[in-house]
Amino acid sequence: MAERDHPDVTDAELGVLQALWENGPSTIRQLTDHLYPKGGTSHYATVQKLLERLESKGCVARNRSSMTHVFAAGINREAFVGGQLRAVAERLCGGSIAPVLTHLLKTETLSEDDRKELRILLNASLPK
Amino acid sequence: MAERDHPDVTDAELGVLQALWENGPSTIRQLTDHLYPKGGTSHYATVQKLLERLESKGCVARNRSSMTHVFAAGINREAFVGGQLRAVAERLCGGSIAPVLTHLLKTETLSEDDRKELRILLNASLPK
DNA sequence: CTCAAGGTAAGACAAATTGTCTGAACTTGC
DNA sequence: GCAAGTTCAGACAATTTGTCTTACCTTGAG
Repeated sequence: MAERDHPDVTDAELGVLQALWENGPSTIRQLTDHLYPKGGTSHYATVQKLLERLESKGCVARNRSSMTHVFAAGINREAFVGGQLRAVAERLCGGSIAPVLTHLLKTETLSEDDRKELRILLNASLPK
Repeated sequence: MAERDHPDVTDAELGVLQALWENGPSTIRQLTDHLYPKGGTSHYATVQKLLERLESKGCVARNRSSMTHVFAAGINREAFVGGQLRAVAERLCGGSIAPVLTHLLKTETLSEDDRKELRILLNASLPK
């Protein structure tokens, strides 16, 4: 039930993940064509390596049932972003994020709609 | 007026920054004693190097007026954490921070006092 | 003045990471 | 049986990161 570890994903790996989130399960070829439109066989190998690393981090699932493997994101976008944010919070402020939220509310410019939603959220979870 | 860039800070560097946030401006010796209680001259040099790198990233200010330099955090904790969160949002979403705030409010457990303060902030900056 | 203690400056170093690429071996349909 | 497409295994340079060494400067005590 717990969130995954905080898998650190590099920029190139992130590109692959984004493509998977965007297009759904894909083969290496499809990903290569999407990420490196004019790419040759070396880019193919690059994508392959990135997928291999993503798989070992648990961020990608590989379906080996057919000869050409099909890769799918192993973590959904929301959860991933959430995990990254939590990792930052954990690392920088022993997890107590309230002061940071305060800071963000003070400095960020938010639309009225944003404010409304946040207000609702704040009130919604009023205990008892 | 703008926020600093998103200076990336490594773990060891972060340790130094935390010490500066915690104890205020310090000399290398003070930092070394705090971070490596049994440290010898090599740890001293390590801290020295970390400070040098932090300085070049703009995260630390060095006061050279006396022979033994005094270092101070060049960015306050909340601003730094905010910047890091913004960087994550920038990298993973399109940079719009509202969804990030939403997510944090949903998943983080906040005390009632925290909620009250945030509510006040949200209402305070109502335009017109 | 001399010298030792403690400071700064400069940079070497290994280990790990990251993005890229090469080559060999395997699986197909034709 | 062979050519195209695929997987597997790993090399590689560049960069980052934490650590440490060395040389040089400044200062106060004697």
